[in-house]
Amino acid sequence: MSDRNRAVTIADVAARAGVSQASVSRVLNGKQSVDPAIVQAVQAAITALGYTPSVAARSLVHGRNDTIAMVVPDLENPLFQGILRGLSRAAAADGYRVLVADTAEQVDEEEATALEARHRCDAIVLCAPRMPEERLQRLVARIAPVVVVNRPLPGAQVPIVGVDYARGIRDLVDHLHGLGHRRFAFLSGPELSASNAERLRGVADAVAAEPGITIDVIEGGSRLDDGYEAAEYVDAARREGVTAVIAFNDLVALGLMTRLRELGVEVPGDLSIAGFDDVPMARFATPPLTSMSVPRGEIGAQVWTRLRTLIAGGPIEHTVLYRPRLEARESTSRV
Amino acid sequence: MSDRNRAVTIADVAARAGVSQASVSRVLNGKQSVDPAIVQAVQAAITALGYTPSVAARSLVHGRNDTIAMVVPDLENPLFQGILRGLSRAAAADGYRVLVADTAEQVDEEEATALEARHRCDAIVLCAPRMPEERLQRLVARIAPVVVVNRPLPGAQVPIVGVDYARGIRDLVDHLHGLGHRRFAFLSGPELSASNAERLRGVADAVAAEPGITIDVIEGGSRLDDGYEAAEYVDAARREGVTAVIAFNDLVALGLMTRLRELGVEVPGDLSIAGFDDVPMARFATPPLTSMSVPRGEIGAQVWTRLRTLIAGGPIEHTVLYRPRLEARESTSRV
DNA sequence: CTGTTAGCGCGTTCAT
DNA sequence: ATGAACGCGCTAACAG
Repeated sequence: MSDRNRAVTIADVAARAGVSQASVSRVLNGKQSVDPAIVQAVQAAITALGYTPSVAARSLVHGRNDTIAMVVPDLENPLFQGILRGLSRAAAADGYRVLVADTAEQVDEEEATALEARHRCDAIVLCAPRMPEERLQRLVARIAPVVVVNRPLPGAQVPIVGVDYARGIRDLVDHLHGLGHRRFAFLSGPELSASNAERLRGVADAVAAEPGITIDVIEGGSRLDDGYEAAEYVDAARREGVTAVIAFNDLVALGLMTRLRELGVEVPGDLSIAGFDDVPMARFATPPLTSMSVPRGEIGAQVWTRLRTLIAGGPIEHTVLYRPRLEARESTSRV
Repeated sequence: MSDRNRAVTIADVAARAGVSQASVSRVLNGKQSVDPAIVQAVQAAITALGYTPSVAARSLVHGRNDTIAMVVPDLENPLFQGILRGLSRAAAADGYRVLVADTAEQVDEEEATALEARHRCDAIVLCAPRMPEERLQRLVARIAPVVVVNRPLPGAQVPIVGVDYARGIRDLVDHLHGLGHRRFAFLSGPELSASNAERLRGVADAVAAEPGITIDVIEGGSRLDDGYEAAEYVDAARREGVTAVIAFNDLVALGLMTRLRELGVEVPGDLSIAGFDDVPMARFATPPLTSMSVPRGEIGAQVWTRLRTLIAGGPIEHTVLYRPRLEARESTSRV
């Protein structure tokens, strides 16, 4: 790091300004008060020499980096992308940088990756939707300060920022119920994913709360292809009376709609479809896709707020879950 | 960084193993030859104490970080996301981490951001599609080792990895020409974007090479909305005889198709439409969108290869441009 | 208010 | 083959 050619150090500045390194350091950090004349001389020397403090040396002395790491299973996921973006910008505003640690879906390497990242950075943002609770529990204890994203962790000593998927699903079901739907299908996501489990909880809650409804669960996935490939099963369910489908997310819903169109199933005429996440494309689908909007960027910013508190030695703040907002569009209609 | 509680240092290991710090260091780095007995003792002490070398101290001594930074104008862009992903994985395989520096579209801050990033990292991957050539030229010289992504820089002393947009556009025009189209419209991207300029060059080349064709340029943008909003202009062009539209990228094309459908314009019946980038959604559009595929992940990996060479003191390798591959789908048809 | 001194944790001579 | 000592660049504690 630093410059190619021999770096100019604080000693050079001190020499040129005719003062001690300590004085230079003081001017640099604005600690204590320094004689205006010295400040002048030092600043002159600094600009003359083009001096920049060594990050490494500072890190060694302070035991911190002003860098945090975001550990993520797949950078391709729009949710994580949005969070990373919001996090990166919020942290930057406080002078912190963000390192990305993509574990490439290797659940077994998440711990090692997180530990390694923690060793290089001051704190961790952990996205590990598939890690078993116990392992996560232990890991979190080892890498604190840390904020966990988008998954519950009962009794954990760690701030959690996420989305209230259960609530979102319930709100969505309510919406569809209001449109007259009674028989639903839920196209589920990755089996071990925590957010999928939360959605399923929402499904169960909805069924319990609204006696007149049924919700079939059909295996789906998280990507466009998964929705596309599930279409036949969905169509079969439709023939058996299902009138509305809730997909794990928008990508799945969009893939599903594509295949249904090929199969000649009209949306929403023959079947209402809703997604989750409200990705930009949802508005532009044909028909525009009803979805539950999730504030990705804001989640990232909120994660930073929590982490900053922790870094500053503050308390573990309460879990915060964002309630998804219904974006009712034309893919769902009165039955 | 490092652990919350007082870190265990190399001195602790040395003490417990009953040897000198130097020996521990040797064992750690596998330099020179060490007495097998000592190796044993040291390794035992290391695992017993759970010792991990301090990244900061190493950085200070070596003058490097094993970290590179990717400076990017907007993390929302699918192209940069894909490159980041490929880069991150390739670099990780060599023990390097990637820091993201999102400049949030602030062209004026790109230089400062890049310099700051370079100060913290061993090298830079620079995505600055809108920075004027001269400024980029100077910047590149100051932050080397650096690889520039996705834009030309004539005579620059820097490796460049990118996409041959001009060639891609030409191939696309050829394809459409083969389908019988003669009058085209190009929905252009961000005015100052280098890749847009390259595409325009492709447009000009195509017109020069194929005497019988015309290509109108219509102002567009880079996002779904931009395509949506340009639809009226596109439709007007259609009424004047344009039969095929090439959009700056797939997002624009998809937004355009959505609005055209609302306007009652049939694709490809009334108008053929093609995009660029081949985002996942392209295949799932209605009709499936013809596009030019770009190997995002591979570009990221290639960037790392170039950068690794540079870091190792190697030469500035030649520019490499990927030729987009035509993915002909149903949104374009014989006229 | 300022300079001197002593580490931060590690790699690396230089003797032994 | 091994250990002692120094230095990487900087900040914090202590005198003056």
